[in-house]
Amino acid sequence: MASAMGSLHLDLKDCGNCPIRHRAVCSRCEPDELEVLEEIKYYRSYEAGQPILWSGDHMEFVASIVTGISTLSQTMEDGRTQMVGLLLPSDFIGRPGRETAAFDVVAVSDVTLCCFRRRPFEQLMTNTPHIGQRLLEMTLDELDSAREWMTVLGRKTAREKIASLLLIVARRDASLRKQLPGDGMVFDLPLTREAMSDYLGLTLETVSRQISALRKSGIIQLEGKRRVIVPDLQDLIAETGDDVDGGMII
Amino acid sequence: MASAMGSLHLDLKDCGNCPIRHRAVCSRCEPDELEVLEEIKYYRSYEAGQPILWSGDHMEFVASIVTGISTLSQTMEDGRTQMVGLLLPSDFIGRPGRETAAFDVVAVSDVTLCCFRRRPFEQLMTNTPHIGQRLLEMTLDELDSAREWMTVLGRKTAREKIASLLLIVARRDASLRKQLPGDGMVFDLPLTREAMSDYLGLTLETVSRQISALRKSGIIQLEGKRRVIVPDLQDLIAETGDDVDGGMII
DNA sequence: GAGGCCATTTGATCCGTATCAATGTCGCGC
DNA sequence: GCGCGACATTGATACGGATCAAATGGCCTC
Repeated sequence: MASAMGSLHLDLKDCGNCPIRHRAVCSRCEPDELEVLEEIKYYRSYEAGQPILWSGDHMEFVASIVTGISTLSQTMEDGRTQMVGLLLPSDFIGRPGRETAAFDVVAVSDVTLCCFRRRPFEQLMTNTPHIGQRLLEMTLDELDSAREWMTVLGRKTAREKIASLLLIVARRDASLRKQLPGDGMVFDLPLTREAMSDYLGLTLETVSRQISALRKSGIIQLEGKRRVIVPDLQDLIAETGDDVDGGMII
Repeated sequence: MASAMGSLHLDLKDCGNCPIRHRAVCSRCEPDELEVLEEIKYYRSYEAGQPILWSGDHMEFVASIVTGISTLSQTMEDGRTQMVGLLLPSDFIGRPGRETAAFDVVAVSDVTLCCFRRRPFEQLMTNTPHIGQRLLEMTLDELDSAREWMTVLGRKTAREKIASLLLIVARRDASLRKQLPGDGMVFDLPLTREAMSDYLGLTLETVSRQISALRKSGIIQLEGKRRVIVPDLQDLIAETGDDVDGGMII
């Protein structure tokens, strides 16, 4: 069904050349290519809760998230919604070669995007092949992640789903997490219970119950509603149902 | 985690130059590029039920399916399995730049692959940018499909899931379907009930029951266990829960 | 501090799908 | 033709998560 929008994880590094870190797009760029990127970029800001794109929207840009968190989701006619991606800083929004968005993008926290006008960006891509290569690598990684998430949605229990989500947040959002002595960790949940339920294909009540259950089992502790303390990460990993050997830790 | 293998839908056309139809990879190739492709390709055959790749396997090739059907799936420690992709003729297996397979690939029917040795193929990609561009387009399409499937897995009822799968098979496997007068269609299911359940995140019993239910409702008819007759495709579409307006028909 | 709003938790019950088990059907080799 | 095995259907029951409903807690405004 058509069209048009992906989130690509950009392995950004501060390149020292520019206020935003779009170095990954151009990590192998010559200085003059960097200048071209510089020329076609601009910024956009969105407040928490604000929609960034609706499915079907015309997109005149591709973008990289500088700060904040957004969700990528799909809503059925009757209102059932499924989150299909969680966009963190350095993730990529948009798709070269397509004009319309295929999913809804919503800012969960305040978000700043570094946008590149689509046409010039596509032009740049054809002129500098390694940008396309980098995008291909990132897209293939995203595809693997999406497929792994299918297993979560299709085969895991509610408890395993929650553990999997907590682990993803713990691993991906380096800025919000803090290592504890031993194999523990503290981090803040960027999502409401409802957003978590949209991600996991559950109801918000079930999410709440399972978080309580994990707390009662001593797997996690809560400080307020959003801060999660994991005394021993291995215990949480054990709850995901995943193969422990194959799993990369943090 | 991580790594390594994607299925990319190749829009193959018989190019008249070669017994297998790898034209899509090279639809914009110059004749001499075609010759290079010709040099690095070879064939492999697999019998129905045979594994093509196991997750973690070293892959020395990328390939395009010439004939037959394969599945892409993931199995948890305890045996729960989730199919994450259905590979039909013209689909692409493998991933340039990665050495190991991330998912299991199994031949459902007898399968013939047209393989390209990975290194030379990657070399070719860097020399002829439009091959990479084509792969990027295909991968982005696959990513969209994967995300749409997440909604099926996370939010649809068993009946809606079955209808969605039937529709996908009806739409994708042109070789096996036959248009009926009016808005009807006949096609053969390439999958066992168990494979369908793996795809849909259900049990095989539930699959069987829901197919029976659709039959009793008159949405579909069965001829034997595998041949499906859909008197009116619109009726089936109505069962998917999808937005009818947005749906492309066939 | 009172009141209101929103996110979250908790409780009671219902329903859809899983599970366990038996039966049916088709194709194939002997 | 018979029996076997693979695949599929159907039935009875259990259980996990959804649904409907109410209570709690934090935070903000007035």
